[in-house]
Amino acid sequence: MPEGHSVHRIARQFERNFVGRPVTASSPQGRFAEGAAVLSGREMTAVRAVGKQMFAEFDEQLWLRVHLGLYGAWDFAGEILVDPTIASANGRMGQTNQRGTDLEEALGGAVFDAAGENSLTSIGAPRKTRVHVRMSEQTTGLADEDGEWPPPVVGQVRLRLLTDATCADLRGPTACVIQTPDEMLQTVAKLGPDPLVDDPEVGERRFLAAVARRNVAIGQLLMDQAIVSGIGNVYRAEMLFRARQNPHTPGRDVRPEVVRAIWRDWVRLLRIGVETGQMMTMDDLSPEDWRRAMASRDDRHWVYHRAGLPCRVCGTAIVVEEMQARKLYWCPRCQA
DNA sequence: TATGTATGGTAAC
DNA sequence: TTACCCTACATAT
Repeated sequence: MPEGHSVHRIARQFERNFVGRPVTASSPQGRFAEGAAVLSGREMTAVRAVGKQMFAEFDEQLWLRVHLGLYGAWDFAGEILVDPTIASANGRMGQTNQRGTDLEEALGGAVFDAAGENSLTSIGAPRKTRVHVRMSEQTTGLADEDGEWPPPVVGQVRLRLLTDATCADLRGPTACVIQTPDEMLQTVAKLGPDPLVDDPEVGERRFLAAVARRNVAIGQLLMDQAIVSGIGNVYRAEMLFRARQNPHTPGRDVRPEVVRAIWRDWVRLLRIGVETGQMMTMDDLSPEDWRRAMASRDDRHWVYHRAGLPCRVCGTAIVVEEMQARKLYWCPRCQA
C-alpha cells in the first residue's frame, strides 16, 4: 500500500533500530534463503529510501534492495526506537487507529511550525517501547506485546532481519534482491528526483525538463518513476486536482508554472506524509472543514476513490477512467 | 464466510 | 500483454 512517504518512514525505522548493529537474516518462506544466508551476520551500515525503493547496506559492500509493490509490508517487533520526526504517529503506538485529533496535533506542531527543524525534535527524545507495528500506509501498533523472542513467524515471511532486540519481517514484496554498490547506483540513476533525496531545486529543474520534453499525458508522467520518484495512484489524482490540471494534457503542453507548482506540491505533500504517516492532501482546508472531513473515513481525498460523488469544489460528478491500467479520478470541470 | 479490489513494479511470455 | 506477489480491507452473501 505504500507510496513514497511510507518507504521513507520505513527507512527511518531501520536507521534507528538496525544501522550500526549486526543482523541475523533468514527467509522463513524460503524464497530468499540464498540472499539471507549472504547477509546474515553482517552489520547494517546504512539505509536509504529513494522513491518507492529502499536500500539497506551491509558491511559497506552489499546492498539489499526492497520494493514493496502493491501489498508488501514490513512488520517490526520487539524494541522500537521512536523517531521524533515521525513521532506524531509512533508516539501513540499503544493505540490502534488514530486519525483526526492526532493529525491535527501533528499538523499544528511538527509540520506547520514555520521554524521547522527545531519543532520536529520537540516531541521528545527517542524512547524505547515494546511494540509490534506494521509499516505500510499507516503506523498502527499493539502495545506491550511481550511474547516469545524472537516472535513466531506468521504467514509468508520472505525475509526476517533480527538484531538482539528488534525484529523486522518482510512479506509480499515485488523486489527483494542483493546488489553490488555499482548495481545499486544504476538502479538509483534510473529514478526521477525524490524531494527528500535530491536538492529540491535541482529536482525541480530535472522534473520540469523531463515533463516539457514529453508528448505523454501528464497523468501518466506523474506515475512514471523515471520522471519523478515516489508518486503513486492516490497522490497522482490528488495533486492533479490540487493543480486544477487536466490529466490528459501532454506534458509538453502543460504550462510551466503549473508543472513547477506540481513539483513544489510534491515536496510539501511528501514531507507531510513522512512526518504524519498519512496521505494528507486536504491540508489546505480550514481547520473546521478539515476536522469534519477527517471525521469520516471516506472523506479524506479531493477526488481519489470518489467516482460519481460531487466534486467538493464545484459539485460536478467525479469521473473515473483507466489510465495505464490504473484508475484515474478527476473532476472534468475543475480540471477542464 | 466468500469475493473482489488495490496506495505497483517486475519478469515471463 | 499477462501472471505474479499471496496481504488487507471493503463489500456481498
